[in-house]
Amino acid sequence: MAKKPSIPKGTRDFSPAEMVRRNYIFDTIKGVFCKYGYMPLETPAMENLDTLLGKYGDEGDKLLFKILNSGDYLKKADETLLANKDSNRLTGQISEKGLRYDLTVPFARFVVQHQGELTFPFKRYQIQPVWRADRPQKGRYREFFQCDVDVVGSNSLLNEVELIQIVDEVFRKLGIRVVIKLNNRKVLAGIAEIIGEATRLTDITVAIDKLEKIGLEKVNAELAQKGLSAEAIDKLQPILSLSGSNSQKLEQLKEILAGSETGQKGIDEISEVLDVLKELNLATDVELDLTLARGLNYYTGAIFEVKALDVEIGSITGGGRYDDLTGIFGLKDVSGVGISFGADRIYDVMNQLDLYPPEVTSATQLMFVNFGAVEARYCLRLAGELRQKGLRVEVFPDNAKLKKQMNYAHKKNIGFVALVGEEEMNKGIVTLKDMNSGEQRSVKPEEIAEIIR
RNA sequence: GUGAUUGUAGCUCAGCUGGUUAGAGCGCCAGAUUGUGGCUCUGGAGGUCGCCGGUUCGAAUCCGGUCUUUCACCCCA
Repeated sequence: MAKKPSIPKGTRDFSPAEMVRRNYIFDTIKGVFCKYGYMPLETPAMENLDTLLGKYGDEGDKLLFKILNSGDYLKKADETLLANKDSNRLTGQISEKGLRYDLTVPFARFVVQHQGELTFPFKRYQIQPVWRADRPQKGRYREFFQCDVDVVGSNSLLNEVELIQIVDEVFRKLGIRVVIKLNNRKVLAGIAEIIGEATRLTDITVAIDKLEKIGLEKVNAELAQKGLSAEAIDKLQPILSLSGSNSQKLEQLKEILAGSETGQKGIDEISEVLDVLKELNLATDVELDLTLARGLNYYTGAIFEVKALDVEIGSITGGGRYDDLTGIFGLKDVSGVGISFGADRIYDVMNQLDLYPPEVTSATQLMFVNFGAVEARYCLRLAGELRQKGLRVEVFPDNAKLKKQMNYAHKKNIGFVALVGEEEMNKGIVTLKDMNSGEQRSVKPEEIAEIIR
């Protein structure tokens, strides 16, 4: 056998059967975005490297896929760097483009670049693949789809509320039971302040974000290892173990963070969002979770995450507010808030729970058997008429053995097969076979649509 | 980037401490059944055992490298 063709590590093909399911998810999500006034946006798969570099931290820079310059790209490279095999510094000379790492930074770039043409608040959604040179593992790929919805140019907390409504509606439509976890970076900053480690906010958030996964002991160990004082870790304990209803948690927090202005601001924001939500009768529970931190450093206010209740898979949607995302591209004071639906994980959840409505997976409704050139032309006309009535119809292209044609219909899960040979043509009828029951009968062409529907 | 793990027919996998011609199930093709799929039976095609090198009289089997799969860590969706 010849060498088997393959695809790069961490990438996937999507078969027709998978695509109809994925499209169902995307269409459902798009439909909801649309209802709230968000418009579609697409940006190029590749961006200039300087747009991408430095936006995701050192770790992120390493995970960027870089694109080699065209032509004789080594010609311009520095001899010394080449001789020393200094890949890091050489990269800048032989590559100036990279594949996008997420949709948020290209979006920020777009907003800055087109600020004159946009009307604010600007609401867009974007569903496109992104690439990361990570090592693939369970549920993690090198090419995967993000499904972002953001609004920039408005500080109102109503945007946070709206995004939560969208989450609620999307998952209700898809039939996935979820819980929305809510927190606020200002609260986390307040906590860091109160325990006397204001400058260690990132280390603290990264560590407590793991609480659910690795447990309190290990989180404390990690905090100690990062250099937090025992006293600070001690002060943190009651906060990590806060329990009760949202309002009970908020009450306790208010006391704990009494000394922190930022912290108070965060509490106010959370309270307001929860307050407005109360009147909206969401199907989904919104839970204040102080251990929700999310790694991304650019979040400054609300942060949220959505977890499936019936499947162990981690978060399937997440996001937050970022006050200065466009600042890195020179546009100050444009606040935004957005969330990203994890399409691949949602797909996994949908599959595991088998939540697709039956019409999603059905394709062709009726197939005409091909008995030869003359019969096929006759069938083509009938098929055309049925398609006009909105039926999904195909005519088998080859005059193959009937067994093969029937088998094709069977494998493709086609509901009905029409047999039209010389005899049927002369009589002006078709023999219609129901592939599920095996029954067949002679009917007039104009009756077909009625029977199949 | 670190540490493991996997690779044998289209697919899922057997193949012992190295020893003739590498097997099974499913799928595929053909026939039983010339205008009838699914079920059954019969027959057939299909593999330089991921790739490169080494050890050996002899390698799917042992060793090294490389790619790939899966998993954990880091980080993240």
